[in-house]
Amino acid sequence: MPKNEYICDCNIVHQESVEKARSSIPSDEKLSRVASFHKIIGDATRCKILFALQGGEMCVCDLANVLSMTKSSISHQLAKLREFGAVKCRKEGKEVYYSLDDDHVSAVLVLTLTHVEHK
Amino acid sequence: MPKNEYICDCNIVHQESVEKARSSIPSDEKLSRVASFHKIIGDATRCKILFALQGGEMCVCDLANVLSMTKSSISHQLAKLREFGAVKCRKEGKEVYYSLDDDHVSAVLVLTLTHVEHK
DNA sequence: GAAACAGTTGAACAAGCATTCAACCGTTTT
DNA sequence: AAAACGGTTGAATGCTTGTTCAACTGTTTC
Repeated sequence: MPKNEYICDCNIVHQESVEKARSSIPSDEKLSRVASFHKIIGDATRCKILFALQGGEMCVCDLANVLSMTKSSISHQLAKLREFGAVKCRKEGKEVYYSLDDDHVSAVLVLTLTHVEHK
Repeated sequence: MPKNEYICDCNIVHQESVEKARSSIPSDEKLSRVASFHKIIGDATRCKILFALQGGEMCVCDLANVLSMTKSSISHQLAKLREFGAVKCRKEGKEVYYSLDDDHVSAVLVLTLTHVEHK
């Protein structure tokens, strides 16, 4: 019976599949970045913002109107999207214009939409 | 000045971009499904499970060993993945074998991984 | 310069969620 | 039949997180 050097509450049933899985799983750091990528899209409000911005840059007030939400709420989510690198912003007078920064995010978003539509 | 029939705490700045955005944003139902899709992947534990299952079906104990977690914790996450349709399961004696059910999920997962690696 | 407006920020609150714990079910083994 | 094992389940716990609220900054306008 193989020694189990990992913390869990049961024995290994199939040694080979465990070893195979262990070697094929990405490093914790890569895995965490993959999860973060999807986490940032995994919210209806942020999804909506990203779809809205695909038509071009928008200011916070316009986004608030489109989403029927407060400026504050939108601003908080935009900060998260910016921190992640999904959007960038540009100041002009009183307004701040946000636009998409990560092509990959919006590409995956569109891909998922078409998948959802054909089901 | 355009009437603002939506609930928010500010005026519309650019009427055209607001209308454009409104018409291009998917329906709430589609949007919620897109968000849900990413939400289910947007967790390190579930990500790890899905990557592990790409090598083939695995039972709960083996998954618990690979992830160094308890059976219970893994089982809870598997239930969510199953509810979403990402994995399916098969009973054989005492063991329950889980495997990937949604090709699109794992395809997007691999796509995201390669994106994360080339950065 | 004061009022009005666009936007940000931090604290507070509530809702959601991942893990733990203990009890439980079904199957196999002895 | 009882013990052992794989797995599930529900309640409880604590952490995370989205929204609200109020106060604030900076810019424009009157």
